[in-house]
Amino acid sequence: MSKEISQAVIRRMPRYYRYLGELIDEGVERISSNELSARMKVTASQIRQDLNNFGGFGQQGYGYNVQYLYEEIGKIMGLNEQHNIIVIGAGNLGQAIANYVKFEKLGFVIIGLFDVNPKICGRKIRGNPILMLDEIESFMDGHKVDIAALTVPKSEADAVANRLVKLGIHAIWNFAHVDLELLDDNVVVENVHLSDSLMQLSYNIVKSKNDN
Amino acid sequence: MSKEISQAVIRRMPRYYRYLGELIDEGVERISSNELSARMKVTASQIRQDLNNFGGFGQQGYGYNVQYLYEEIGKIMGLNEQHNIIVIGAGNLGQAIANYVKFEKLGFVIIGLFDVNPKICGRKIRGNPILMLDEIESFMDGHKVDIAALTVPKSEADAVANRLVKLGIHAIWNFAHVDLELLDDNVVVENVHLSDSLMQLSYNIVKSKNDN
DNA sequence: TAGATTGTTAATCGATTAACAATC
DNA sequence: TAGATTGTTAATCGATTAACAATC
Repeated sequence: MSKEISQAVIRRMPRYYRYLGELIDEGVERISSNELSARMKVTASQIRQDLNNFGGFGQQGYGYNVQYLYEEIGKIMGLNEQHNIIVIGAGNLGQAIANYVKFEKLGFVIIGLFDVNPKICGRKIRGNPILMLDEIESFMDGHKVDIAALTVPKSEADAVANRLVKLGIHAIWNFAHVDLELLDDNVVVENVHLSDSLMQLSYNIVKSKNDN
Repeated sequence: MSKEISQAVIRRMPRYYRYLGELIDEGVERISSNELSARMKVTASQIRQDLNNFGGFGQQGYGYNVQYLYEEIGKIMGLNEQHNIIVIGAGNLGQAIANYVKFEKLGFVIIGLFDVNPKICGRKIRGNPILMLDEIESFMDGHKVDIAALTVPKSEADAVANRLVKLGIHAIWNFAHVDLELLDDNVVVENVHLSDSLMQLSYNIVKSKNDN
């Protein structure tokens, strides 16, 4: 068991990665925690603490090499390997995910889409035909699948998710608005609850009105 | 200025709301913080503390009335009023958002979609025709818009967002993978960074492999 | 070498959990 | 009334910030 790093830190890593990517694009070679702190509007102390959870990537008197730090964070987040994704539920959201080119640049490749609706079966999304969900078992036979993106109605989510788990899926990117109840709790789940996000926005709207 | 409630609490409220909705569907009339704690896998203490940020909704010896608490949380989150949304960028993701019926049940109503692509202009999404982005100024004249959902490429995000802010938009649901730099910092922004979410998932996959 | 900036320890702050008196 | 369970205060835990010695 590797030393536990808090999810608060993990949540910040992608943001560091993004800013470092921008710095590379700008041709910046090195940056101090202080300069980065000014850009990102977090404390320099937090940046140094966060990074030192994973190792010493900087150099006293110099700062951090942008390219090197970018690559190291990429490795930490697992971007050095390709992750194959299947999308379960090829409605609007599923298709949107499958169409999003950005993910592929990060090493996340969509290799299959599945749906129960025969009407959209066969339609191609960026080269991938939508398959019938019942083909999933045979599909899993011939393919390495790392992540299942779940964009099915909440009523179906548990059943479909557990069907996938039985087929050996170990990671679920869950867009259904439920907390999945899985048979195996070694499965990694990352939730994207859009209605929750919208409600938070709504709360902050009400608050900002009251504050003024 | 109303007493500040931490975003950690706000982030949990939609989840309470969801569980209470499920309890209503199950016909449960009252629930104690202890029972709810077992269902939601959080401490009863946290539930009571969280709720008491907003007021005393329970009753000693009884617990919480499910229906009442559900409605009160709804009000806290601003769901007692309708929120009109426009979607800026009518690509796959924008269309997915506009098609998502669930939002409407929570009081979030899509009243317009905009894009710069003339090819999709006029196409209807659940009754709303996609309009050209240049029609936004005249549209804002005749409509009350509470939230702009921003699903444009990151390169366009700042410019488009500030154009909206100038037109009086006070809340942005930002799907572009940037931290928006807005001219007015009274604008409320809620970010949905899907690549960040995917990277977190990826990190946890790597970790779970190392742990076993 | 002198200056800069990290890595890391210590101090502070905030959030979570525990405990219990108030009260339905 | 007795039992249950809240609302709230106090204790603990964890995360953030500050400080500074180590070192490039």
